[in-house]
Amino acid sequence: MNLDIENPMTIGRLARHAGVGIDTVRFYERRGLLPEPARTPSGYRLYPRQTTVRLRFIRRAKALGFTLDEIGSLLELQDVGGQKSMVKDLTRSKLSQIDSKLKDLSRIRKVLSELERECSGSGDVSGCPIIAALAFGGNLNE
Amino acid sequence: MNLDIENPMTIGRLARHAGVGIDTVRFYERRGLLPEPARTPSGYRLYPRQTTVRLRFIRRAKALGFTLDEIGSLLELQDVGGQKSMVKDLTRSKLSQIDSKLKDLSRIRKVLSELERECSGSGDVSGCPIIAALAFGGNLNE
DNA sequence: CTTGACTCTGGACTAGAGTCAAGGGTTAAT
DNA sequence: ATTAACCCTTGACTCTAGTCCAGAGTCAAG
Repeated sequence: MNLDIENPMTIGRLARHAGVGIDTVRFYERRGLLPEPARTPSGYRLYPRQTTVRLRFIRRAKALGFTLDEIGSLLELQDVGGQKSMVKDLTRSKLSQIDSKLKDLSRIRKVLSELERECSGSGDVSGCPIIAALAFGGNLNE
Repeated sequence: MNLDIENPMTIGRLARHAGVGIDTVRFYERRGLLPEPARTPSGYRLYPRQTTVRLRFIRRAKALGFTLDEIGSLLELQDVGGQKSMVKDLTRSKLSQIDSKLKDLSRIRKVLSELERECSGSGDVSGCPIIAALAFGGNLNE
């Protein structure tokens, strides 16, 4: 155990293991998502194995739509042992953002697919219902 | 008729009428979405009334998710009398972008709402299923 | 001992759609 | 004649999440 200390990785290996770019790792460090790692005498960063877990955490959170700032909060809650309620609140607010995006997109989809259906697709653009809708408004409720 | 020529507007009035910012109008001009307008002897831009229609076109197209580049194409099709098929194609590709976004968001929504449901929301963060899912993967299929 | 792969820093650049500021000229009303 | 409200240009800045580069130092293998 404690491979962390006995088996540290340089930044390139870490990045490969976690599936991110080297620059991304350094960027996350600057952003405060990763703690400043130990260094070799010559200045190379040395990461404990644990760090891949943290990087994957970030990747997964990003895949769920959290911004890096939000991920920073989640990580901090994890690090300092925050309250579950904080995590849940963040999740709820992300859910409601997603719901509102879903609503927007569905509305747009409806309008657009209706217009698409109405457009014959042949002949020149005069009388094209899509162009007409854009030019003169109407059914697209903004 | 031909109020266009008889009753031109300065940029501020145009912007107010169309519901956009002055800088936005100039920005659209640079982007080629608006033709370069006539000028007064002192250099003020003078817009035909028609331009508000064009600006609203842009606003509506943006509201439907078209990028400025795409809007540029739509406007050009309108201007030079392109083919309906081109407009329809653009609309279809936008629709499929929207569909794929909807799919992504729905998947995310499912994962997130499940996690949210599973989290008791009380006590400290240890054992929080949301944090656990992020840290150790599992049900979130990337 | 040299070569190639790796790492370091600092800073610049990307996309997208604007927004703002500086420093000046113009117009309309008082 | 002055003031307020316009307008002009150029260029820089915003946000997000990186990505890329130059120039230099380091490490391991042959």
